[in-house]
Amino acid sequence: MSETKAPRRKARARRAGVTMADVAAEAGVSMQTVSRALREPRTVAPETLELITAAIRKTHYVHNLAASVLASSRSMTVAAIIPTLSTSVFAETIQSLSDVVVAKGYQLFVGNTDYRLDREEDLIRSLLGRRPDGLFIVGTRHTRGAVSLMKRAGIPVVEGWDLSRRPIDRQIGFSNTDAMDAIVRHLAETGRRRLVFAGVLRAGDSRARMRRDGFVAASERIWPDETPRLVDCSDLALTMEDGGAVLERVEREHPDADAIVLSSDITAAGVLLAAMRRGIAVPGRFAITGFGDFEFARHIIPSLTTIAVPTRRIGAEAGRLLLDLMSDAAGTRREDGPKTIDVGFELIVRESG
Amino acid sequence: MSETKAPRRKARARRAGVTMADVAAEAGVSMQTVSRALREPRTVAPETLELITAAIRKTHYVHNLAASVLASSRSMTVAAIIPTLSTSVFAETIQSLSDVVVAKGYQLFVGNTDYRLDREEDLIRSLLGRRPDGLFIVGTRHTRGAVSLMKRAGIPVVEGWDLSRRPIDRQIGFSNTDAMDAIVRHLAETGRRRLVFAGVLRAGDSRARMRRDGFVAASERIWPDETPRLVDCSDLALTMEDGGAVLERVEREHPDADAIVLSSDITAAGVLLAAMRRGIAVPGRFAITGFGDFEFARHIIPSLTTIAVPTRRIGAEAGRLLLDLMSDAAGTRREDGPKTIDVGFELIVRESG
DNA sequence: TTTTCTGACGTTAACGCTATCAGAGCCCCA
DNA sequence: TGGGGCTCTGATAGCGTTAACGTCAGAAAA
Repeated sequence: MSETKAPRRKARARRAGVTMADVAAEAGVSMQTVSRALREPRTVAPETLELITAAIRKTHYVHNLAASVLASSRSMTVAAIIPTLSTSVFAETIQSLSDVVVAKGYQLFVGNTDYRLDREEDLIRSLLGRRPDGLFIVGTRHTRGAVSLMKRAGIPVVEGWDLSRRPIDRQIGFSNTDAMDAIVRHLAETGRRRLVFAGVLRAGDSRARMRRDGFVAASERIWPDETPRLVDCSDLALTMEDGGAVLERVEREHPDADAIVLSSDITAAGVLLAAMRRGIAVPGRFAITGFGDFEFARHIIPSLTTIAVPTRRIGAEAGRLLLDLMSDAAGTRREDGPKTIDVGFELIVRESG
Repeated sequence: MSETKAPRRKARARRAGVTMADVAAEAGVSMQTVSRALREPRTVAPETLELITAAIRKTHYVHNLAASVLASSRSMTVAAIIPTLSTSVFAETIQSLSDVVVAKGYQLFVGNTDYRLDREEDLIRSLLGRRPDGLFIVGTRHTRGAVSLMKRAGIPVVEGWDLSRRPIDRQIGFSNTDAMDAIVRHLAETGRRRLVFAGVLRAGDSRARMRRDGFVAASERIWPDETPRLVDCSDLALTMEDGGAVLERVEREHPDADAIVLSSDITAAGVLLAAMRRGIAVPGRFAITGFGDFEFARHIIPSLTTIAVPTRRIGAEAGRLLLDLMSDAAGTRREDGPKTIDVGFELIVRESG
């Protein structure tokens, strides 16, 4: 046993250890052929493919995608950034996005900002570190650094939910302002005069703020002589529970109100149910409107007037858009196709107002 | 300009292009120092760190984690497998898991099976391809191949939500059977005699099936002479909408029923609200019970008797467990600590029964 | 028969980073 | 004053895969 002939032992700690080389040896082919069998099975002969498949089974090989990413500079990965998964609308958007891209072999990285703009930039940076082939992000308001990161990443970026004047790349969403305008108009048309906006506005939730702004703009247009009634609920949580507190504030600050406009179905349901519990007639005493058309909105008693938002469609369309853009060879990014897709919204008039 | 001295141009197409070498050159240090600055900032001198930070800013460098994974065989990634993100409970579990592991620098890969066991194995394989450092998976029922994959992966695996006799590695959850037993006992103690189980059972949802089994077992124990009343709702969707259909079936098939037991708050709320709409007294005519203690359960009128499940705690504990296990040097996996964490459940008695 | 083409596979050289070891400079204490 | 231990930095050798190109046999075309 000569020293020189001893197999070089790796000093480095190894994790599991079956590599493509092992599979290749087992199947009696080169690594490249194994690689081809994995990525383009049609380019290897059927018998060879069989050999390789058997070898993979026997060795329990699992393709190391990290190495694959490095060598091919394609990660087959899409990154998605949302405020939180806890809100069902975003979870649904992500689910739809996932359905679409997973069908084409992509995997999904999700990151959530918890509505904190300052976290977003770090999150984007660390997600981009994985070299995703595409990026989906909820919202169109970002820090300068975040925008710069996304623009320089060299991958398609789709912003969702909001619409802004200058999207980074593509955007898909609807106008929160217009939606609130539709609500206010509807209330005015059904005889309401003293509307109160009492939406819970979380710091960092620019969509909710746009709804408030939409409320103010519409109110000022319809009732130019009045100051729009706003109740500050920024200290409250976006829960049904806090709907009771919202109701109390409205009654205290605007005892003459005849409609309560919320920025989410959650709060709206909370207000509505609190009102029912306390024997306040809805829509007799107040009209109540929500936002989002959550599942319970049509079922609670009285059912909730609200804005239906195509959450799933946003995710699905974003996925399709990304697939489309990712399929183009890098550098050959087609600049055709609309920059903006407006998926619209729908005013759903129900019993509550 | 001699031919031999010309810099070797890469024939290969390059994506973006700023590498650590560029940063190192800009900062006038070696790549290794840049690497250290990124992963262990405390081990480089403050002035050097400053130089490197400036160089990173100037070059707009984004750390390539794919290469990092390959070189270090740590991906700083956790994979999570759930049935679907569309159900808020799983979204919440994932959110909590994410909160815990992201705080320690990990990123989350999510994959969903859509309640299809056959997809699970492929999903696991492709997620393992990313070489995650840990894996969280909802459920304890898996195919043989899936189990084999997870066992061979050489990483900590936490199964969540269910409890099984033989976990793959660690498990955290509660007994669905016991929870249903608690509901049946409660109904019996409050004078109900003719309970009907009408839960919507999706194929692949073993948890819902366990609840039905729990119902059957408890009923047979309490009323040994009777056949447990089951209404088949396997063709219905798990939506509030279909609660109306559930109610009709119960009334048709078991007109003498005095309690309707559901396997989800969603259906329960649907049944309850359909009953209210039709003027059927709850809990006068029927008691109605749900499962999950969703947000609306305590707010709808009448409020819903249900089982509270610590969704968030499951995610958070799973995250902590994974962090714990991942921090141990590979190979040095400690085998101490409990294999099973039972997070329990709570029967919440409200107005509906 | 020679040439061209095609399909199937192999060889080589990266991809961009980090583990490891080694070395340089510095301070401290016997 | 000479080590012994620090702290900080650099050179080297991979990590496991794939792109690009090369080879080679056999079919098709000339």
